[in-house]
Amino acid sequence: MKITLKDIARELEVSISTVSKALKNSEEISRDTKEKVQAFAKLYNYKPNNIAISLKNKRTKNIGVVIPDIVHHFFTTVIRGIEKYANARGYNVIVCLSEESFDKEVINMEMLANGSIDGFIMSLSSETQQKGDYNHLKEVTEQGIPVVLFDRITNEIDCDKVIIDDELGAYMATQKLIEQGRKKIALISTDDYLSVSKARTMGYKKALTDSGLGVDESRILKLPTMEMDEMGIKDFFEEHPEVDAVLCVNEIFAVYSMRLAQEKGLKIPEDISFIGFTDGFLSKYAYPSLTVVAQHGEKMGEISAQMLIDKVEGEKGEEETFLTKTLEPTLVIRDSIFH
Amino acid sequence: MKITLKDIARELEVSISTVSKALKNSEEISRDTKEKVQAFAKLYNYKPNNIAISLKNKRTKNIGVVIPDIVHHFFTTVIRGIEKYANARGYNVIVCLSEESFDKEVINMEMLANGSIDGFIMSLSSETQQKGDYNHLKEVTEQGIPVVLFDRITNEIDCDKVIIDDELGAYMATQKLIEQGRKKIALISTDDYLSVSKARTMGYKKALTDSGLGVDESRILKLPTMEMDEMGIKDFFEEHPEVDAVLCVNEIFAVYSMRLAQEKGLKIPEDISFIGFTDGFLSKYAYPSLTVVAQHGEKMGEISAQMLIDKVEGEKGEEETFLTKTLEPTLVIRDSIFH
DNA sequence: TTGTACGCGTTATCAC
DNA sequence: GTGATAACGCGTACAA
Repeated sequence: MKITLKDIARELEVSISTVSKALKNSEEISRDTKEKVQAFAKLYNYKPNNIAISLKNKRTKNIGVVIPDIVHHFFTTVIRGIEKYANARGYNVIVCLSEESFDKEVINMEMLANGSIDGFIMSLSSETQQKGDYNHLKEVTEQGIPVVLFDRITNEIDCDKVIIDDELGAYMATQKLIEQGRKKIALISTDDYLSVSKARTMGYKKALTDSGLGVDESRILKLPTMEMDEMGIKDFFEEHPEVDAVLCVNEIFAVYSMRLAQEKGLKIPEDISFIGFTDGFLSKYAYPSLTVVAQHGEKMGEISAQMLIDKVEGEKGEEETFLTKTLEPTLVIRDSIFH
Repeated sequence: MKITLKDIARELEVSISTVSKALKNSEEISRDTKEKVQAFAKLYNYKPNNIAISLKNKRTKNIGVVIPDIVHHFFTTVIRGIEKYANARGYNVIVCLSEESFDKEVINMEMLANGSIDGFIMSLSSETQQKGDYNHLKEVTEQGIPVVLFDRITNEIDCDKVIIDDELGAYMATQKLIEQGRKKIALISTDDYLSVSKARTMGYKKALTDSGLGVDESRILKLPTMEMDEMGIKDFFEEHPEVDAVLCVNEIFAVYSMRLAQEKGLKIPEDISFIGFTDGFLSKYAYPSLTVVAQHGEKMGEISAQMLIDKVEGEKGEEETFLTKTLEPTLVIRDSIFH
């Protein structure tokens, strides 16, 4: 089924190394032998065994991607960016899901760290960020395996990082709402231990402070991470009928909130405006369509892959310098606000 | 950084094979030596190199997943199902995207078929189904690499397959609309060369015929695959103001169509009903929420992974028998139809 | 021009 | 109880 150099050598009654060289068109081998070998190899569809090459080169040409979730649009686009770029440079992508669990994150990394991959691209699970335990990352980097963190990062690990300026994104969005005359702007977020939620909350507060509106803490709703416990949103709106604009840290909260508002007879954006994060299908096809802070996931994936592969292929001699690349968020204006 | 058996052997001044056995708690080795070796291994965090083991065992414990697209919800859930199941059995998942391109599909498979994986799980790209060229699949199966096809399959390849009964799904959906008194039911589909679109179209027609309503071909709109060329939909509705219900082969077409209807002042479901395929975020959070034929992607992924791994780990001796597993679709009733 | 020998890291068999 | 050897598939420095 699977033909090897040895098979060819036996069949053609030459040595293995002759076959190897012939297939590489080496000058050392006679035209005659080369033709014979190459023809035979082609006929039997010989392809070198990747595993053997990996063992020899100590390079697998695989990169490990560990993310909390694959169903959400943002991570999906990041994977796409990684895959495209990595493939173009001859790398395969092994995807592991932590499902927001610390233990799974650890297990996945250990599974891959034993030679299966040349480096990691990852975004931390919420549980990991909550615990603040990054020993599994430390072990990996100490083994000399390059790591690139994106989106959900930590400062406790020295490695390359790619993020968008979440604080700026929230700031821009909030400012936009203020410009349009909104004065009672709510924030629907998740727990602060998520690095991104924290940054977004800061941007929101900063915009309110800078504009002189001031922060009303009661207008900030924090929901348990990604549990999509949307019940909380309904109660929140009951208690805050005065709210005239809402910033949400993801598109699901935003679209769900819009529906609640509409069911209460409110007009969007006349009575109340909405802005979310993540420029996915939901935002685009919601009714009304949702204005969002675009996170440029695909670009983020590409850059992460590039940083990782550059490091993997770089000279080991170079002294280690770690970069944090920050992408600019973009406001995508749609019908959930005035324009 | 990365410690090997050889390193331990050198350091402890024993042979490599002694170390290997000691770490496996072999009875042949003295308690003394075992303790020494195990302590040392633990201290330096020894882990066997997966690549070397793969080379020896001719088993990589990796499975290759080749899909047309990762952004769409259905494929995303399938991956999740595969990943969960595969991980539980100690396998990693290498994801490759064909982006609906025949060439990319071929390249990806060749890349993985040279020893990187133990088997494939895949769904065909639209271009592949259009061309009807399955030689890359034939080559792989002839090499003895197990393949499981899911969702977008072909009968030209002998391998395990997992699908949902698309015809039945469309039939159930159409029948539901008929039961509710709808008489002018449109279908928005993609080109027939996609196996799933074809099956769904058949189910739609069958339901109309069985009920005596009859098929009006002009009420069937076929859009170029996945191009999301939604312009076509607008024109279609202009030309068919009589339509009182619409079945769409995906949730994007359905949600987009609902918006067009609403913009024309139609009430859903009073004036017009909608049913889509794929039970994703869009359907759930659309306004009104969309009734869909659920495809059970996660289950499909699990089953695919199970079939593949069973085959991979099965005795080579067994005579080959290939199964096609058909899952039952489910109608998820939401506000876009009466209930 | 061709072939031998070694190494990548591991395991299994066989010899001491 | 321990160790030497071969093998997985490949590439390459060196020898013939």
